Amino acid sequence: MSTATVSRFVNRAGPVAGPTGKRIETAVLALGYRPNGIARSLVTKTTHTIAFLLPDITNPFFPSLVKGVQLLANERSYVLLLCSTLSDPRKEEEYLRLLQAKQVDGILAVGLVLPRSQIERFTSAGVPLVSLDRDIDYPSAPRVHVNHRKGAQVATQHLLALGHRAIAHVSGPPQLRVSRERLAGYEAALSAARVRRDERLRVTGDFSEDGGYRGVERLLGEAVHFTAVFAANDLSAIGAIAALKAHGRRVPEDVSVVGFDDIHLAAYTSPPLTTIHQPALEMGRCATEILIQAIADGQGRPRSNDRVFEGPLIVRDSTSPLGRG
Amino acid sequence: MSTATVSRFVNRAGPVAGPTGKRIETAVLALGYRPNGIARSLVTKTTHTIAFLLPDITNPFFPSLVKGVQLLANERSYVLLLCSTLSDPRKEEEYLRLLQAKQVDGILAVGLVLPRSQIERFTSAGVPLVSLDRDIDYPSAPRVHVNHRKGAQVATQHLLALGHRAIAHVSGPPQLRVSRERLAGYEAALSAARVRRDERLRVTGDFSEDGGYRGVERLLGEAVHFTAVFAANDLSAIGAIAALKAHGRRVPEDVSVVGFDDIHLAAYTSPPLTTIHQPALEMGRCATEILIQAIADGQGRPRSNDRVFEGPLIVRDSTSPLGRG
DNA sequence: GCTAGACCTGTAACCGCTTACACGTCGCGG
DNA sequence: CCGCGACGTGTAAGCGGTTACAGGTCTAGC
Repeated sequence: MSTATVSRFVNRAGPVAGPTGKRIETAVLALGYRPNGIARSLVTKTTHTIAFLLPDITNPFFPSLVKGVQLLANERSYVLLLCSTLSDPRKEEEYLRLLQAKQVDGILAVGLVLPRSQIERFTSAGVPLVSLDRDIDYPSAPRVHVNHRKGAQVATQHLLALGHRAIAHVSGPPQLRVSRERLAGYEAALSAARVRRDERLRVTGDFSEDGGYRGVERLLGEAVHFTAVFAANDLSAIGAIAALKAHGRRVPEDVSVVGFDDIHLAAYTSPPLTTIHQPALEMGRCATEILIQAIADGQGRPRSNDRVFEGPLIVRDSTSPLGRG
Repeated sequence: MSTATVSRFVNRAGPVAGPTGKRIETAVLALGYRPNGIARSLVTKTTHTIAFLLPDITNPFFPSLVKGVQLLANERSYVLLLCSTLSDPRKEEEYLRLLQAKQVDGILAVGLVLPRSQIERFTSAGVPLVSLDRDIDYPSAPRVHVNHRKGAQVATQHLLALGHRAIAHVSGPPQLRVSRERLAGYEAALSAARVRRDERLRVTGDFSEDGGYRGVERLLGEAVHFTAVFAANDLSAIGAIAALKAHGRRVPEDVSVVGFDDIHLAAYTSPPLTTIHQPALEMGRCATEILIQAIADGQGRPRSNDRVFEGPLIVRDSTSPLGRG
């Protein structure tokens, strides 16, 4: 019973006769033998590990993404390394270095801020990379995300259809492409409806409740009239609603609010939030599928099959026709 | 310039003369050399990796825990393997097997459902294990968690102090120890205040919004009188509030609600939620600190230094004195 | 009965690193 | 001037697997 035979047996690689197999089995049981994956990885040059880089797991949209990723990863018996970058380029680089050392098989990333040249230094080592939800500065990576622009447009159209004309927008961080795309969708809808654009109705937030809260307070403070707000994400929307209520405005009677993401809690806010649904689980699965495919294909450069999801509008109770208040 | 010298240089282990160091440095840069952590791990028998097993990353309380863990882990240059068990014992076992193969240095777990004997089979391989937030069936693992019983008691006392006597409780899954402890705290507070216990006021939820929603609906349907509800966690509380509103009850004017956890969004619900704060970040850090210490100590059996945090009451707007409605 | 080939199994090299140890060089004190 | 220790560096043996290849046994075909 040589190590070679045992190896063949446990990996079902190469022929092993019945009786020998039995003997190995009993020995394995008796000794509590567990193959050492590290040693195996050293020779196979594959760790069955993928890394997921994201800004901050605390943003309630991301855990759903993670869950989707994990579901598929586990089906394929991959394991997930979670890396919170806090959008700090130094941390990102540190992580990439670490991941390379750990020989991860592939990388999933939402919104790296690192410049292309830096990213390339790592992908050139042959590790496939796919971007999820937010863009990264590395065009040849496949992307999977919703159509941010279209979603924002649909959200805004919903408000327009309800008769609103004075529609404010609390944006995300301006440096993020998503923010700009959602803003663009908002503006596209407005101009399609021939609503004159009013810079005072655009406040910049940061995708946080607090950002939404302060954004609406600013709006309120400037005494600019508005009957609806499209927030760039649900967190902002929730903050916006809190601010509106704190200042005596009723939602949706006085002002309608729509968000973006459809985080799990959106259905349970008061009022339940009208929002654009992002199919986070499926997106996570999809990105992982593409990544694992790229790993199997071998060459670090995955064929760039982007995948863009539609973000349907979910109408709940935070929006109502203009003037119903 | 032998491999040995290079190894000594990059690990700062053993003496390397200045000029040699310089030569190595330039060579490293020129070749883009990155040490292979797998090979290193094979000989050092340490991977600088810890695993975090939790039921479901989608529960908004857990990401904060994860963040705390990750913060400290990164400071100590450990890396985090995330494992969602969905509270499925088969998945848990599969994961443990996998983690053993991957030679993780330590394991953090919140609420394994696996029986002790199974857990032991893995820890006996010398991998330290610490339990976080929820108990596991493995007494010798250090635990870090809040005082669930005390927190629940404080929450209930708050309602009592506001004059409430008919206080309902939406519990968590009965099979979880946390649920039972929070329930015990609730009952302790009631009996200390000489409030007669009423079984009809206790409904069992499952720590989800939906559980809270249905729990309150059941309460409402049975036409049992209550003026306050203590929900076993914030998610339940949010569901409870949604149900109350859906049935025309105002919060807090008609019924007060208090939760448990103080998830980030608790401050932004309508009304903002009165709740027991769990210092998730610190708890995560603390557990990780203990785990890494145990890893450093070498023997798989960490000295069992449990750490229990206090969960202070955060009073917001979901509770008000009885009869103010 | 002999041999080709199928079928198992063992031998040994190797994955890329760490590390005990051997070795050579040097400076110093006696 | 010699010997010794300190200091740098190289050699080589693993770490625990995988896998190419060699070899041994057995069956079947001639």
